[in-house]
Amino acid sequence: MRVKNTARTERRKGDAVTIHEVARHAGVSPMTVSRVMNSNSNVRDTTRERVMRAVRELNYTPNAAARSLAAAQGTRIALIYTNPSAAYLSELLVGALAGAARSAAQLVLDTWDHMSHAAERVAARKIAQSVAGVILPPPLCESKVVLSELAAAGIPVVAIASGRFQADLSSVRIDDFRASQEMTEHLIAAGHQRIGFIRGHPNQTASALRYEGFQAAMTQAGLAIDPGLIHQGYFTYRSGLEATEKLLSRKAPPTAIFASNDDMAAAAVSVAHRRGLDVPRDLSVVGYDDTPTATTVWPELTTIRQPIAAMAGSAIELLLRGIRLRKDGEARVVSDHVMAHVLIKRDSVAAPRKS
Amino acid sequence: MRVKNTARTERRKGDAVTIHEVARHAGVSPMTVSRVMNSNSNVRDTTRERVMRAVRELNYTPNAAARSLAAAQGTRIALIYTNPSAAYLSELLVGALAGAARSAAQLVLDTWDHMSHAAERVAARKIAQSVAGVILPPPLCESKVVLSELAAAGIPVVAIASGRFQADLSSVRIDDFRASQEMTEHLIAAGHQRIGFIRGHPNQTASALRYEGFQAAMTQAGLAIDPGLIHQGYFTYRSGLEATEKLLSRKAPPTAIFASNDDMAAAAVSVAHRRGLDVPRDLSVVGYDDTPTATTVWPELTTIRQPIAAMAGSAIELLLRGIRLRKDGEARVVSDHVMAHVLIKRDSVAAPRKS
DNA sequence: TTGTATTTTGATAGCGCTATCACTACCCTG
DNA sequence: CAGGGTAGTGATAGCGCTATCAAAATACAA
Repeated sequence: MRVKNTARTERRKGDAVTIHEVARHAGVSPMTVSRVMNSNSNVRDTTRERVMRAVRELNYTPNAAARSLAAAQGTRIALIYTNPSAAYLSELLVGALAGAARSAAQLVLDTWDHMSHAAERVAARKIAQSVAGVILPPPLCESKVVLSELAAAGIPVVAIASGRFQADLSSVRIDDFRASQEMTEHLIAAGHQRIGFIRGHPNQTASALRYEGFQAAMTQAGLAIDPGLIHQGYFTYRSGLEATEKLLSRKAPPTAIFASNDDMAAAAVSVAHRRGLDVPRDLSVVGYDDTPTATTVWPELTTIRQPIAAMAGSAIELLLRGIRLRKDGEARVVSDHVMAHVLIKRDSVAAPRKS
Repeated sequence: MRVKNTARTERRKGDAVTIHEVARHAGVSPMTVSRVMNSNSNVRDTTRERVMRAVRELNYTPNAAARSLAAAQGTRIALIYTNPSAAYLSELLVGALAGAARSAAQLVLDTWDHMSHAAERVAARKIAQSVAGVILPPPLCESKVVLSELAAAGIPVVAIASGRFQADLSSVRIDDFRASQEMTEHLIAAGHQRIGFIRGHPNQTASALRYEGFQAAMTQAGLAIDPGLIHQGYFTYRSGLEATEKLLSRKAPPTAIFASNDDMAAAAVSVAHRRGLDVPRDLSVVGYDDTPTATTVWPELTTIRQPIAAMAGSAIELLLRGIRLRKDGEARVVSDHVMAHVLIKRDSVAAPRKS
């Protein structure tokens, strides 16, 4: 209509509805529409209604690029990981990506495998320059070096599945203690008394909590914990293999094994089979995390569902909020999101054979 | 310095270097810098050099948001998958994400599990409206419905790991036939003659090619193929379990098993162990894909490395090129990238016991 | 009622980049 | 050496949105 419009038509593929069209439709200024879209304060209810209706009628979706450009909002977020199990990683990525898309943030990935502390420090400093926030899954979220370097750079950090809440670090996690306790109770309710436990990697808080939950449930049920039935694992299939081997070589082997993650539980199943044991009739096995591994092996594993994808999404939202606040010069806010876990019962648990 | 600058400082957090600073540094106009960054035509070599130097010195990274806003370039790319193995998915995601970041494209994920053809059609139509291009891993890239719907919408599509090249579909893949042939030759060279083969999902071209490669190598070595040693699998752990069970129950069991992917190979190892067989001394097992599964199980699997992450990255570049061309009104170009595979030798193969 | 405080709205000016077109060098042919 | 190309470069004008501040509308006090 105007010269502007002509130019625009010449240039654009011209399909998506813009904020201006919505504004015209609602009889307000674009700025008001913007305010409504950002759930900002100070818009009269009647106006908001009118805008919302227009938005719905035109099926308007804000242009993420324009938004982040105008807001000059540092939208790059780093997700840094070190050799997690593939199953864990893929769920993490899916969730993070979905969250990032929702908030028009750009996600950048980085792997810091086999790094010395010094190398981690350098990497942290470097990443801090190029992104506005960082998401840290374990075990990185327990690294003092990384954390302090990132804090020094002043960029917000959110830990994911970190186990315990630390006063100076925002986190999104589940209640590992409680979950582990519930799982142990489930085993005890099935009739097990001699339960073997394969611990997680010692450098992760979550490992300790899972063990503590196990202990608590055992104690509460009046069952003694035989130190010989507790083995150290490292969250790897291999370590699960070794621990199970030792566990089953005892003269009084456990009737159930609680592994601190699914990979180790899968290993336990494998060892049991190799020894001619039937799972679950001769040995019950339970895992933790509900990664795809849990449903890949046979029988499918009873495990704790940790909503990793949802956690990643929340972590991104939390981070973005932190970034925004920081831009406004507000003090750093530390928050702790505890999400719900679920005990998933599958076919790897049965009552122990009475011997 | 100028009024502009003052305003800018007031508004922005003001850290990232912009194209203007690079331009000033190099003594050219921003437009020229832009051209260099987009490896566009028509920039004198000396000028390009100068700009590149400035870019390097200032450590300039283009702002993705501004870029896609200005270019009005549909930068949203969809990656659609259906229940792949987690290991496969995570590598796919990592590669795609890296590629997307490199090209300032936004990646959107979608899962189309357990969908009827009708549902796929609807989903395809819907996705076609919201993205500028689509990346299709198997088995989706073999779905006529999806492909035709996407073609009708006129958006570029790139198939990944599709097996065979189809004349009307760009693809990034490895030479499955050749790879499978090499693996078979490796087994034969180790002394195996009775080789069991577990086929992949029948709805995927790659499955057929892998089988054909196996056949070719056997025939070439003058070995007969016993139909009883060929079993259908579906790329799942479960199907690998069943196929191996049958294979090892024969009166003359194979001395080696070639599974069409790592998950099924892992299952084969598991069954062998359950039957008290040693891998590789009693039975050699090889897989395909080199997913993390291959190094998770014990012994680690000899397998074919398919560079999934790199393939995903290439797919994105290919797609972006297609999108750009389409915007310029050029005809659709179909291309076929065949990437290199590698035969990875680990510990799951040995010479057969002489019986 | 009038004046002031407060809320609500709009006009303006960019965010950092690229499409477009105009312009300057050159290089050809004849 | 004129006329018509063809690189190579720059000036201009937005892409769709939001920060900022001024203006208008409303609320509240005296």
